[in-house]
Amino acid sequence: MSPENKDADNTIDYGLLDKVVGYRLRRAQMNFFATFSDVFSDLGISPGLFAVIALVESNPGRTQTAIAQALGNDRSAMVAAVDKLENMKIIERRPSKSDRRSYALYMTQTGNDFFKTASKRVMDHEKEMTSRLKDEKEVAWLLETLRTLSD
Amino acid sequence: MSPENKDADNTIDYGLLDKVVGYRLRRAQMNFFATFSDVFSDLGISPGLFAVIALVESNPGRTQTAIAQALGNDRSAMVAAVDKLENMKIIERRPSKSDRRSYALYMTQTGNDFFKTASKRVMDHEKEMTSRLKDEKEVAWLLETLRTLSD
DNA sequence: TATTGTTATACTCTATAACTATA
DNA sequence: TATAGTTATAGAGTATAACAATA
Repeated sequence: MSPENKDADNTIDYGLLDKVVGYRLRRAQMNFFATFSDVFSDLGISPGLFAVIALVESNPGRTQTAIAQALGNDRSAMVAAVDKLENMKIIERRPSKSDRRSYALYMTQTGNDFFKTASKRVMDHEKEMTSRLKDEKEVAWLLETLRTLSD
Repeated sequence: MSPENKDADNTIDYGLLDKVVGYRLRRAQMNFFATFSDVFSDLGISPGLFAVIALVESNPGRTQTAIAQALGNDRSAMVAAVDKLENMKIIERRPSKSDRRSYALYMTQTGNDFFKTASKRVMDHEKEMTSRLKDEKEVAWLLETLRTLSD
């Protein structure tokens, strides 16, 4: 195709955008979250809620604020999240023994079962998405690179 | 530290989450967008608006719907975006010659100047963020990997 | 019948400020 | 004074449905 016809065809030149890590990060994340939401629609949780569950599972007894900070969220956003997960019997608030202002968050037995099911689903989803990459070493490299860019 | 004290300290174990590409993508993107927004606060545009400008610059004459589709957005969301960029005299709507239902989008001269300034700012931001990586080859590899994960 | 731009609408996510009870 | 949880609220961002004009 001649350059003169460039404006008239229906292909798009992403130009600068294609070289911008910030933009490519966004597109990759959009794709992950869209398919993630499909995979999880029957379980009734979003990617954000799964993150809360995963952190409580690995860190039982932490306060809402501690979990929020670890996820980079505001503590006010945790209220509705914990309310929902408590209604689903996945996690529970227990009064902190050392500080009567705060609650400690724990998994329920139902929550442990749910987490087992959900994390298997997450890892299957991960495997499917990263199957386009060369090998496990490349996935590990990507994870390390993304961690480096997150600080 | 002994494992028994794990619950009591203030470090967080990210557990499974640290191995999940979807989560690490989100954290990296949050970091990029937060600093991007700082860098761009004086120019009055968001990352999303910059993407629209960049695409119009590389593809003058496209319709709103074509730009929206290329960005993965709904066309209804383009109305406010184009309204704003037109008010800022950055891009302009011109009646399409071949289809009276649609507008073709073009850069203004002001828009070209703006884009030059803005894209320099974006690339500086990119350079600062990716300076933590080993070299340019690693950045290129990351971009290619992210593209692979976006389809 | 289908598509473009548009409007209205709603829903999620996120952030801010203020309140209370504790520390 | 400062902090934890909460509430109310407001602002993005995003998606859906419907409409008029046009294809």
